Amino acid sequence: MENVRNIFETMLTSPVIFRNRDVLRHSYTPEYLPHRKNEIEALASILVPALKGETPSNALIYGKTGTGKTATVNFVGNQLEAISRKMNVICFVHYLNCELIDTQYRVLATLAKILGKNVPMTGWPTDQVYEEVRKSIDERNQSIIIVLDEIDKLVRKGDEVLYNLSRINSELNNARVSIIGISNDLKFKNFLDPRVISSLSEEELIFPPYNAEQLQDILQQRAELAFNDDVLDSEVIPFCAALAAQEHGDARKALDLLRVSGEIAEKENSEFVTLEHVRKAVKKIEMDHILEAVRMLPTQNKILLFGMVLLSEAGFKKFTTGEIFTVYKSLCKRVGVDVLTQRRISDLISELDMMGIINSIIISKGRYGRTREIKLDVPNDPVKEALLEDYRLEALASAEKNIRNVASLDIFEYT
DNA sequence: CCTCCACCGGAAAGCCGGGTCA
DNA sequence: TGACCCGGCTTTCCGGTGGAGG
Repeated sequence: MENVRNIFETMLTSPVIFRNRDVLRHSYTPEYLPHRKNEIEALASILVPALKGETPSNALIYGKTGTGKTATVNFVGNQLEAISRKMNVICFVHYLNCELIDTQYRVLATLAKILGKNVPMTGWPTDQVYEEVRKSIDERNQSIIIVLDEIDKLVRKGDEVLYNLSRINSELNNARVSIIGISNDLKFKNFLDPRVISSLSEEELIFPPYNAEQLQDILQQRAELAFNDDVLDSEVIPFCAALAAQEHGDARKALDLLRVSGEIAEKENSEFVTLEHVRKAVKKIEMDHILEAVRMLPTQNKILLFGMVLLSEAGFKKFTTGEIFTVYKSLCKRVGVDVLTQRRISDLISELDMMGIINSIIISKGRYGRTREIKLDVPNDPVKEALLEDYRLEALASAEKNIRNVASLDIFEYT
């Protein structure tokens, strides 16, 4: 009977690490934000005029990733909307992420949609959409706060939207609009028209990175909600906090680390999350980043890297520019792709080196010349798998054996 | 001590897709 | 619409070089 147990039953009865893992995700806004009291108060005091029927100043918020900018704005925004309902004041906070909504038209169309207007996501003249937005905002006496997250992404494609939005108030009779821009790039103002800068940055807030202690508090708070009681080893949180503090005090990274550690413990059917799990999580996250980077590589770089994986699989711990170049050439022919010059490949090798995928040093073999000595810095199998996901490299999956012979021949001739 | 290998890496120019402006 | 420009990628050309072998 044991072996016919429902598979889900088995999984559900194994030790449970998480109570609610979503608490550790980026999208979650906690009920209170540790160590952001000053920032919350500053932002609230900027926005409080909205409740009195006045226009709040526009504001710009700066800070590196994972310093709680978005969470703070969401938090204050929610509180503002809540209190406005109680006070019978009409006040809305609308959040737009400019990474996804990155053109003037999309911003306006999305705003129109939020405001209940039916505007197609493409097709209308921009000023008509703007007019639509303006009208629907001005329909009643209300305060609208527009949050533009990652505003620097928007600015890259021209600052017209910002210019239009920042002067919208002068065309409104009943309503009031203010804009809050969030950016992790301090220099993004350089791309802006001075008039836009002065109107947009009436107020500025800077979010400093968290230190290890503060990160620890944040993790502690979330861990209580995310994990079941007593499943975390006592050193786990301080360790995660310390690791993340080393890397610019990024709370997002710290939370990722904690979540992945928990997931690894869960997968191993462990009752507890230990330091060992955290160490594995560090490796896993690192590996995931590298694989992601590999997937994003241009085709030429992929072929080159594939050649390196083959050499490495064939037992060559290290190899030279010339060797990898001959392998690369034959791979190109197999795939039907133009062969780049050795000069160019030399640069591509440097790029892979910078990314930390390979390790290359320049050595001199005296009589036998001066070259780079290259070794792969990552495990073969996962990288190879990631490379073969690219349909353009399809031909290489089966050609492997042939290539290996070619490679061996050339290299044996050499040494 | 000199040679000479096998490549390094800077400079400059060509090519190409995309965007701008009159 | 065509002339023009821009930036990224690539090629061409070439002077430079650490050290094993002679």
